[in-house]
Amino acid sequence: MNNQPAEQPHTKKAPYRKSRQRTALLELLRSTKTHPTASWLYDRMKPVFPDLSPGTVYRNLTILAEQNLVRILRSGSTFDRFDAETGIHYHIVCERCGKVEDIDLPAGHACEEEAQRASGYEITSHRLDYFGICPDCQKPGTEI
Amino acid sequence: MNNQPAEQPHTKKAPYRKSRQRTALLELLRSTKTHPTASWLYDRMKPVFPDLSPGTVYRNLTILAEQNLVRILRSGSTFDRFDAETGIHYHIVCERCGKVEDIDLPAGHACEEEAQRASGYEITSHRLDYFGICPDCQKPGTEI
DNA sequence: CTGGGTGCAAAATCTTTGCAGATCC
DNA sequence: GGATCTGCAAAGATTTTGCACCCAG
Repeated sequence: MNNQPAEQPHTKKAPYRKSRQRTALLELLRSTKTHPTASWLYDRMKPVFPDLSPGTVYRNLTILAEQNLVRILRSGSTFDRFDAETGIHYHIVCERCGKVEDIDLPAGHACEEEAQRASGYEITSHRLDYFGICPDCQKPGTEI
Repeated sequence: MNNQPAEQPHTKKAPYRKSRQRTALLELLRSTKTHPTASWLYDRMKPVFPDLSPGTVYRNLTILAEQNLVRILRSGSTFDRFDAETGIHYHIVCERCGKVEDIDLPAGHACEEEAQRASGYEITSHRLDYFGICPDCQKPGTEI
């Protein structure tokens, strides 16, 4: 009668299996610093897995996020971007071309304490995004 | 032969007219601090404007955003939230119930200079979101 | 074997758009 | 009047899900 450890209070789900698709997806995501969209990932994987479906990409991105191997970004677009760098770091978004880059600024969890005091929340993370025009888009002749 | 001032270089579009719907929308948004979703706004306006359509809500939110009277937030959900407080301030998102609140922390544009130096971007704004569990959701018995 | 993973296709969500008519200036 | 705004409805874009088969452990 349910002698198993049932479920660790905080570990909702664990028995992830391995799959070539998910492995490839994570590798692909780790190989780039461009914070790709789901469809970019899909397009790049499709030649390798001709039968790949978008559903699989999304399901695996969700799983990787649950495993904290991937972070989901929503930086102003109507669609998601994904990041395999899960350490704390900040982003800068170009408002003209939509590019999302890492920004080289000191980042840490220190500020979360103050936020915790100010809000009463039990804070788990934070994120900081800058918005502006990237050097490429600043060049004349690049207007929309 | 096009003698008019044509278009001010940076003013894409101007001749906004007035409409009862848009006025009501902005008032509604200003009357709350909950950073509502489009559908929440729609539901609240529907009784007053029985023929209201979602398209009108979205079109007006877009226009208000162009006028800088409203800010569009995308804080972790797949859908947008809207904020009529356009001055700089930061948010805190409850990861359990999805609520988005303002957080009372010093905020300013000072840090943008450093980001500008670090990135080469021409920075226009930034945003800082904290994520955690709100006091309500911390209460026992509130688990999902 | 068994349950997670995949492909396929349909559905669900949220948002945008074309069009004809009402409205503001 | 003429352009903007609205309602309606259809289309878009992105993401999720049900189902049957496949594959890892």
